[in-house]
Amino acid sequence: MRLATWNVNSVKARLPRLLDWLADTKPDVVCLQETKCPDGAFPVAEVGALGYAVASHSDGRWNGVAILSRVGLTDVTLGFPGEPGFPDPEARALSATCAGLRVWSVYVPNGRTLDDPHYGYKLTWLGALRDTLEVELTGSAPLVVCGDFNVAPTDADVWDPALFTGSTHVTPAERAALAALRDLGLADVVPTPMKGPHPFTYWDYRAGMFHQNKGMRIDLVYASAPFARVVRAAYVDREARKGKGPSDHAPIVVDADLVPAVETF
DNA sequence: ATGCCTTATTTCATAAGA
Repeated sequence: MRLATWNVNSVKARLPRLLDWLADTKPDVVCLQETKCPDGAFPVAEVGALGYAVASHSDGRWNGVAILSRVGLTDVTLGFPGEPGFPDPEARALSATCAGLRVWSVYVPNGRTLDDPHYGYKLTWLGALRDTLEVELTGSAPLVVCGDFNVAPTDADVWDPALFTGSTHVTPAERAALAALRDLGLADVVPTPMKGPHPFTYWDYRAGMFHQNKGMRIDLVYASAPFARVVRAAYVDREARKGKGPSDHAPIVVDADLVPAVETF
């Protein structure tokens, strides 16, 4: 199975690139974040023409998550029980079963600044996600949580740790929230960078950050043991960050020796 | 060269991103 996750920063604005990328990369399952796509406007027919079924969860202007699959897409759940809101729940989590794998696509709140209520929301949201995953992980099915976590797990995951002092994405509390997910038995599937020493997945659009490789690793793949043990390789597709009209995030592609339990189509 | 911000909408300005 080839699994991928990508914060596309608007599925509408990215559609031509997304379709080309799907045709070239041929993932079986794709988790998307920041689809920014109002209900009913998701390009279902366009990705369907490439063989993908779609589950999407949107709230209009911002946020939005989706899962594309060409190996089955069942038991779709929007959000999760007890999901915090700001003030109302947003479209930040979506789960489905694809070829026997329980797949989560998540877009963790940004947090904005340490003194902003959004930061507390971010921590509460991650805690609530942990509680829901704890319940799901009592099952025996392999599980993977993919998405834009908006947290750099270590100082090596930001291009200049000193510049992030006093900022979100790197605080002990945010990193502890990630550790609490790993403590459930989820393994961080660290992708190969393809270029340079750091597997960054995000580079700001401004000031030529990508071209100087001043990035962050904030998109993550957290795999339960039954999935982690069959992962063969993972890489950051930084080619997708190049050229005209890219997302500010690059996809992560994971290849695993997971035999689909259902027919492919 | 990969090349110096982009997206959405209550659009010609603002909010959000991280």
